[in-house]
Amino acid sequence: MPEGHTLHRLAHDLTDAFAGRPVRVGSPQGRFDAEARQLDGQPLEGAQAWGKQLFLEFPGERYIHIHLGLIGKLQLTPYDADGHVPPPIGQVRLRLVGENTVADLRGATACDLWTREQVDACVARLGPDPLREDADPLRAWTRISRSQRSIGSLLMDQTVLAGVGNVYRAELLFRHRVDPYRRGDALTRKQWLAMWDDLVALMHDGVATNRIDTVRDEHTPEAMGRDPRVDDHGGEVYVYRRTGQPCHVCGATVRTAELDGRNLFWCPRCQRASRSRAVR
DNA sequence: AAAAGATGGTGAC
DNA sequence: TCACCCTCTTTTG
Repeated sequence: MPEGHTLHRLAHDLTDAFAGRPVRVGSPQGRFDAEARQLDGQPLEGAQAWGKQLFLEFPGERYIHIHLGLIGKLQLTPYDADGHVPPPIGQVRLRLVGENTVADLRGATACDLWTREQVDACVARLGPDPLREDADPLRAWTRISRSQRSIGSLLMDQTVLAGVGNVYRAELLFRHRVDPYRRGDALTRKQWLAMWDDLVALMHDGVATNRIDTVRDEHTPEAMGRDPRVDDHGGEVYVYRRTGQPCHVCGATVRTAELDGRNLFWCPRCQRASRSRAVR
């Protein structure tokens, strides 16, 4: 689940469920126990996301920093106010118990107690986040337009752009008919700004629906009379994890290749390389 | 039943 | 470039 939209959604849901009231903070698994004790019983002041980083603010400028990584999950479960709190299942690194909601963190790459300075330093390293109002797309453009690296690689670099993951990368490039191997410095400013605007809209949609849907109206299963996607992601997409299947737009076979240790997906016809401007 | 793989990132080499 | 983190689902045997 965890691309930027997931973390912004969690920040919103955590604020709704816990902010302004005392929270029981614990670590059933034990790995976050010493830190949890320091915060137990204090009110959550709020939760915020920056790219894929999540920060839970407690009094005294103390922050729980969470990064879900590839497999981490932060699950919110409502429970009856008069009922009992459900027992933790599996390895729960962090558990927040509020008036009517339990939040369990499992499998995260990072769960740390940070100071304001640590939070600021982390945020300073991140590129603009399309889900933040004050984000400046030109900051990302400065990096992209000066880079000989492929745009496929740049989009996943969190210091260039914060919050995009493997699904949004593949889908954004498809929607703009850009070859993933096109060099950053071969993109036009106009192209990039169009991609940014699209990303802002797509990711806001992702926060609202808690999934990633990227197909335009004319390419939905209903519009095309095709079967809806069935897997654990659920979202309707053009190329992500559709290797070997026909492109929804042109029918060419969707391709995959490894890039920076991650799987890249694209349509070789819709996203045709623009001659010598690609790096492979 | 066991293995592989996944929406991510770090740190060692 | 690779091992690792650590969970859960899907695929393979």
